[in-house]
Amino acid sequence: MNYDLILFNIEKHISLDERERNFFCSLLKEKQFSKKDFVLAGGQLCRNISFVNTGILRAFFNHDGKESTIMFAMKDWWITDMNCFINRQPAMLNIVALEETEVLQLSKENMDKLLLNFPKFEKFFRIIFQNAYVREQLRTIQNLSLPAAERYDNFCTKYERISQMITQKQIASYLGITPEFLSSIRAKKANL
Amino acid sequence: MNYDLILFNIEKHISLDERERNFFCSLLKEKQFSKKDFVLAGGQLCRNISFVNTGILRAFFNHDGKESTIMFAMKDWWITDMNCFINRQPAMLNIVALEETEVLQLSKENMDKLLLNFPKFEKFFRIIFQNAYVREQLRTIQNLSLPAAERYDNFCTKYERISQMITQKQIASYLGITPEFLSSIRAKKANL
DNA sequence: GTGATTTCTTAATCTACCTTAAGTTTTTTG
DNA sequence: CAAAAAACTTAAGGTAGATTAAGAAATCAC
Repeated sequence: MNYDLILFNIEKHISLDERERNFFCSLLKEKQFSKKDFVLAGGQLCRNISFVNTGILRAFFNHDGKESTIMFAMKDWWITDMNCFINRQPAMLNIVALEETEVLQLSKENMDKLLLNFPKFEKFFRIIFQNAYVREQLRTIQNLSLPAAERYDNFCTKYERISQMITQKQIASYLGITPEFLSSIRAKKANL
Repeated sequence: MNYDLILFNIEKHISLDERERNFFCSLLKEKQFSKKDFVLAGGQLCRNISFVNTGILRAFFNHDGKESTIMFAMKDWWITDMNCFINRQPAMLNIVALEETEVLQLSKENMDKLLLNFPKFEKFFRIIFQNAYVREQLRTIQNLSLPAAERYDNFCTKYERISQMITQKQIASYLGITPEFLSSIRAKKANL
């Protein structure tokens, strides 16, 4: 298994010695998901936070058949149903693989163990959550203040690496609009 | 100055000894704001994170005259323009007092000093940001999946303590609707 | 490879919510 | 306390985006 990416991800924020690296890696479980596999199904307990090594995951909320995409996670991103992971609640979110995807999973128990043994990881997660909060707040601002066409532009910038690889239906469900309306937004843009 | 509330807020998550308490409190600066005072004005540097001791603050984003309310902070809440506080950027958000408000401010420099001297505060902020992220994500889910009338109900529950004390215009700008439309939502509810 | 399924597009109709405006009530300010 | 400003309400007309439907294109599954 290749731990290079995840260690690099962490050492952007805190420095580790060999002992810490080894302990951390020993807590990870490698998992492979095929396209359409569920990493997490709504209703079940969410025991893990996942780091994407390769591939793409999508987290979405299902409300009577309609889906709202909460986030996409690509290489080098962390993803989980945070509320349920932390508070040991049944998951609100579903997480599925959009293509062959390899993740490294850290269970809640192992995360607790990690933070207990090496409190310096508190700083790492503090920064991760801090960034996640800032990103999410920025999204709220944009949802409140921008029309769909501009939110779509921002989406394409933010998710540039993958915006070609996911369906418009999925993009629409992230933007909070219907696929039909996204289609018409794109048609207008093309006719300029 | 009364540090009881802020210490209690922290000791919900980590335990402190007398030395830690004293050091932490020595880093705080007390500030008093009258109604309509700006705690932070968009464009200026955001040097502090504020803990509300008494009163109510409102954070909003201004886009060509229109306002989107990002959050209200009441007693026992932390508030800042997180992105700009952390990354030393000019503020996107404005923060104003909605009534006579007393806050305790921790500057970025003092926060860094605190985390350096007492790394256990990393855990505290990790939990604070973790919760903030979860709250913000929940709001995104609701913005995407619920009509305005239900978002209003949720708002009244979440901000029960203050929903009577703030104007409908401010509530509407939090929900992402116009005050006129909120007025009609309320009129319909009253006629049931 | 081919039939089945899903996605995308286009277009007509519909609705949640916006805009404008004018009147009323409440709050603020001197 | 009075005048001014801000907030709230109601209603008419307008628009962004939803819904429905149906055909075309792409993808999936055997």
